[in-house]
Amino acid sequence: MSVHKLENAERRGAAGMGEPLGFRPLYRQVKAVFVQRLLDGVWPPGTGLPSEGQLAAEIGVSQGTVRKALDELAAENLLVRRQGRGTFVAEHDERRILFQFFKLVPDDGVARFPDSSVLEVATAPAAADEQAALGLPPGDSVIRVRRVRSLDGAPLVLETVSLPQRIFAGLEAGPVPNNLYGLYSARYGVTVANARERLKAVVLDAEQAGLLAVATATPALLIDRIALSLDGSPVERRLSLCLTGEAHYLSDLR
Amino acid sequence: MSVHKLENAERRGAAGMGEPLGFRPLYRQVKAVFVQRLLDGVWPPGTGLPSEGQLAAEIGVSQGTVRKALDELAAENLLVRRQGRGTFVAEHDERRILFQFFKLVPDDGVARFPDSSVLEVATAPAAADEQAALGLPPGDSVIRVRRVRSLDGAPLVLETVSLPQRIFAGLEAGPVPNNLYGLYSARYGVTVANARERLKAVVLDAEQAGLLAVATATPALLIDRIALSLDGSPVERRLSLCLTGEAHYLSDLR
DNA sequence: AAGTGGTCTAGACCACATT
DNA sequence: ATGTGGTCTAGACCACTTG
Repeated sequence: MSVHKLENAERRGAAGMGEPLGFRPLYRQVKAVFVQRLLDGVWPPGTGLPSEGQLAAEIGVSQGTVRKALDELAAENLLVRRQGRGTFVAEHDERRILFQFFKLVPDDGVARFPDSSVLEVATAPAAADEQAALGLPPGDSVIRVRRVRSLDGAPLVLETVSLPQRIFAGLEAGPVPNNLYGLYSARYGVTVANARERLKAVVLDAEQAGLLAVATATPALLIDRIALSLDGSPVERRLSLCLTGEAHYLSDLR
Repeated sequence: MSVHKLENAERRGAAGMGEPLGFRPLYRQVKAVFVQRLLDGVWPPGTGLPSEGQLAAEIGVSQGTVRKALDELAAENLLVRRQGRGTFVAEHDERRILFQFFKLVPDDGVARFPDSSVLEVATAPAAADEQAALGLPPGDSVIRVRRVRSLDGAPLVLETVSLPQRIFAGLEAGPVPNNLYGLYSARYGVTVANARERLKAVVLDAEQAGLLAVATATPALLIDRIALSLDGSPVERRLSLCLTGEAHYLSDLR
């Protein structure tokens, strides 16, 4: 059962052969074991993990090695560690989304979770750009959600979400909650781990401007987001048109 | 000389008094010592640091504690660690800037360092927004550099850099290199450690459009960057108007 | 061969939260 | 008082680079 034995074998083999890049440290293999448990739903969001000592004994490595694996997962926002309490699986609550995924901030205030008003939910064959973004085979369908998100009643973002129907079958039937990532997690067991955003400046056409209650040709920030699952596969494509008259996109370069 | 003694004293004092948040781990104090050496120019960019063992012996802590301090500094891109070679002070070469500070990438390619054509260098009293951004006292002056940056001969960014004259005195006299952060470091001993960018979508006025060789009212990405020094104080304000017709701003959400 | 950072272990003790 | 994560130490060994 212990990963330890596998590891030592792996290491000895690599050392004997001298393959230049065939080395994976023990704590990364332990980390992979933990990621697999997250993927398999063994530790669903909100769960408290066993203590470091228990995990170390179970797997057959030292507590320090378990610690290093858990530390990396916490750095990736997949786990939350709290001194004195324990280690927990991160949830997609509003706090986390605001911190990790929502970069649009009012100029004068602090980030808040916007309201959502759904315009349309539909299923259709994936367009070329959706196929490419989501890595779909030709012919696959997507579920599209179009909605306007507002802050204090003022429209701020016009959003089009594209989802692989293969993964999210049935989503188009029910109501669409404000917090989509929470739904992916709770109903489909899909954890959004990180995302890549591409930003451009555009001007709104008549229809878009109408939905956002501004003049045609108003400039807007176009965000093309691809959200990636725990295993690195794309699970959502989201196009957002954001009004930046009284808000901005915040990017911290470290 | 050893920090160790100071530390233990600090720890005992805190334990005795029971101040709730008065605890600073040893490795953070060691880290602060290293940051101070970077600030003081004891270890200029490119320098190779003494080995972990030497540093541990000098300061009077264990090698593991030194290691944890160095690891944090490497994670902040202030140091570069290379197995078998040593630990080095990070330099502001084009590779680092491209990786850490330059987020505008061509839609079809990979990020490249753009050419630069200076329009104007001038000194003037700081405007209200510059005062606020740079934390300047009223009456202080700034040096302004205005330039167009191009990729393959095509204008891409119209940039206005504002610098505290107090820090960068004399900069307006000499030539302005393409890589400004390298100049700050080499000539003024100022290390840009990180930055905060605020993005908005705007449309270009006639003058801006002319300088970028596009039509008036073309949409552009406005980036308002404040660059922070090692000690967290603002040292540069940079406004960039970016054409996003064939390029985009890349933001990775992790 | 020697020197560097990287990994792994084992054990002691500290800070924090809960019971 | 107990259990958790967080820090610190000491030592062994591994992987990588350079002479």
